[in-house]
Amino acid sequence: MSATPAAAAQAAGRRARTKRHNRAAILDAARHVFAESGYEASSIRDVVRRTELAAGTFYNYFPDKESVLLALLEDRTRELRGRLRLARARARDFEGLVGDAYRVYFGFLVEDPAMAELLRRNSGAVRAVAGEPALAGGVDDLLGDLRATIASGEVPSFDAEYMAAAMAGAGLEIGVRMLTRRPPDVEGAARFATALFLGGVAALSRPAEPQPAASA
Amino acid sequence: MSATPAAAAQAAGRRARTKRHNRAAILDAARHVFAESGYEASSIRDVVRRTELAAGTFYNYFPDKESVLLALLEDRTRELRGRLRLARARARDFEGLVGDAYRVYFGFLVEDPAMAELLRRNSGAVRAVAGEPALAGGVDDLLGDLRATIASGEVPSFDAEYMAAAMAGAGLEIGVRMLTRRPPDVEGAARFATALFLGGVAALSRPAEPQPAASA
DNA sequence: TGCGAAGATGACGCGCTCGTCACTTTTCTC
DNA sequence: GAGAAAAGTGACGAGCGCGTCATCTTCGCA
Repeated sequence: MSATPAAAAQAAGRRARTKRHNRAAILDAARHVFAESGYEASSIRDVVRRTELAAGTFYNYFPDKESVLLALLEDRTRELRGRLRLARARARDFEGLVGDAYRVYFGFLVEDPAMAELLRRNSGAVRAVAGEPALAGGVDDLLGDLRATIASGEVPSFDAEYMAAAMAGAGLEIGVRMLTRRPPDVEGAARFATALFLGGVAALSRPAEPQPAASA
Repeated sequence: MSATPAAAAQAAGRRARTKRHNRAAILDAARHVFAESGYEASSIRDVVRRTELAAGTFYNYFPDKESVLLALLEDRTRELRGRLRLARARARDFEGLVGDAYRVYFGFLVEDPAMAELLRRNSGAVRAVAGEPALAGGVDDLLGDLRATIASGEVPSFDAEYMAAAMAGAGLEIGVRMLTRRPPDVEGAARFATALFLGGVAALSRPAEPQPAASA
């Protein structure tokens, strides 16, 4: 009975299975520890202690703490970026693009609050380790979309870099506030952010009023 | 000649003068160390080493590392909040309010890039130590202003908490991008942010969709 | 069933920071 | 100028995390 194909397939490579399991256990422990105590304040030992493993075993999987954070971000943001890509492909216009992106992003935060907390608490470390892109899970993609949208003529020109920064920064903060509300209202937060930035884009394209004071 | 009133006043209390000087030296060193290496990764020793002082002397001025960060934030944000208050009092309408606030804020970042870097790198630690308010130097004031403006009827209702979060988050990120440009264009960044949010407010008040009711 | 290899274990030595404290130097007061 | 108080100094012991490594356990395979 130990030889059914399914059991064989699952058991196949007990070594490999344990390896996968241990790696996942370390990542899971790290996610919670980093979220609770902060990345910098957490030691490798803190992570290992949340695990059935011994200290030395950690080094069979990761060379240092930074690698764990990096792997964590890669694992978790791969799906987020995938979903964002999907939403982007589906969007028919700029409004749909922005709205779906925020919906996906806020939904992701609600699904994995530990990850959200980790991002919030350790945005500095995340930036340092992964560079800007990973922070909100695809700010660079966003910037590309904005530039493409401008180039297509659907929307008049504006400073795409500032806009991407504003959308990412506002998204992060709005997301934090959203998570404190019971229940977290993904749709409401997404609508708020979308209306805000669509209106903002419209206003920025309406150059109109020369500013009074200033240098001129 | 050692007895002119000015000289006397300045020299008066050599003890007190050294005390002020040492405290300032510690704070200045901490500002740079925290900005360069990150708050969590920096040790008290790292700060002291940037100083002419001995390790033990530190404890005559601050009980621990956290107190230094707190004092640093208080010292530096006192003036920022003062300036923001001034701008707020001067502003005749909502547009002026938002615009001046961003001008003051971005100007502050340009004046003290080390502080800006510190805020950027250690926003998590700053939040933990000082709570939300100090992050952008008065987000709570901003929230109060938004609520007051809504109450005055100058602007239709919107979710003030989300709006304050969005303005703060976007401001932080736009500020970061602004500092990377040569030369940093305070006025341009302020105009961008102002137009963005004025347009956003207008769009949010022009709701096709029902807004989630803000509870009073 | 038994052997060789992959992997797990946890104690060890090192380096670093912490907060303290006995001692020295500087400043204030009379 | 002398004595006292205040402030500065840096060495010290305790504690902790790091990465390693000799040893033991488990797995894979014949």
